[in-house]
Amino acid sequence: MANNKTVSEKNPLGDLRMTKQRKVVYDVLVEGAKDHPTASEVFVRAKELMPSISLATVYNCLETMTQAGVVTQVNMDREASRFCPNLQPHAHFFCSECEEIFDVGLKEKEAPTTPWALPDGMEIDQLLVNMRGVCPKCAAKNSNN
Amino acid sequence: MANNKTVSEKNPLGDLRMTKQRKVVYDVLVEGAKDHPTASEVFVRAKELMPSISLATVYNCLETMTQAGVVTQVNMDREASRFCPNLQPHAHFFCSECEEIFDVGLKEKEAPTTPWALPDGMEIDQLLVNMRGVCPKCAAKNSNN
DNA sequence: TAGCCTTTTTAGAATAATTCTAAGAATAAT
DNA sequence: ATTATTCTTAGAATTATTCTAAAAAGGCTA
Repeated sequence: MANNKTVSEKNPLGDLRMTKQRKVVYDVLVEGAKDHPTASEVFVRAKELMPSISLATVYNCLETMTQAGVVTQVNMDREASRFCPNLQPHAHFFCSECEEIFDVGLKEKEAPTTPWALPDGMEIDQLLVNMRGVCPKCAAKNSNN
Repeated sequence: MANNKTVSEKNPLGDLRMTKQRKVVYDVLVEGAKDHPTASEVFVRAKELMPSISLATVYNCLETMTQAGVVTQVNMDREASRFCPNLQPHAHFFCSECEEIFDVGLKEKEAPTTPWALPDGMEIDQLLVNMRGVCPKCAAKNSNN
């Protein structure tokens, strides 16, 4: 893909306005970069920075940013969506014990579709990988007991 | 008293009863093996075979069978869960144009985790892959226009 | 077979995340 | 400045799913 230094270089939302509310929501996400909050959790944190913000706005902002490709929406089962500002291609791992979500990156030189037998002509726009299991920390804790 | 074959040999639900309702729900799924119906869609089809069946029962049956590992629950974004009786490891592909869901199998000798840089000690119990894009049929249709 | 216990089904109420609505506020365009 | 567009907001509405409590079905033992 060619160099696309456009408006997006200045404003990660491209044509969309970077409003105060959107900034707050984005800041909340970046701040807690590792912890994948739900919309309601974002709402609680955003209220600390801007008490007047509403839940609907948080939903709007998250949706806008997801569309704009600035944040990623993580859906595990049918639980509340979670959001993260990690733009690198990555999978999400949910630990069944500590119930935390971890990002898992790609190995060097690997494409996420590698193992899959894609039919000829199938065009992939998006690939979403959710894993579930026990994280290293919890696994270690278990074997110590 | 002692049966020479284990229950699970006869009954894919193991210890759980294969009730009339469960049979109907399972049959509906196997029949439409390729089309990944939602619970409501299963309900509509099940009613044709057993008019007295209730939606709650369909949900119960689907849950039971998912637990038993006889069917797979497919969650795309936050849309209604879909169900399929394909037990082979496979990914799900959603075509943004015809809005159908396709199963995508693994290449020979590939593991679904291959491309991912899993931290040492991380135990994977389940891996879920959802793709989104344009299916070969729709892609072909587009280039003909 | 009767009696008892557990599992399953059922209709309808309840829940919870998300989206919608409509009006007002903020920003941009003319 | 005026107008047009985009955003925000509170609260209502939606929707898939789960819960509840009672009735029915199925299995087990005597």
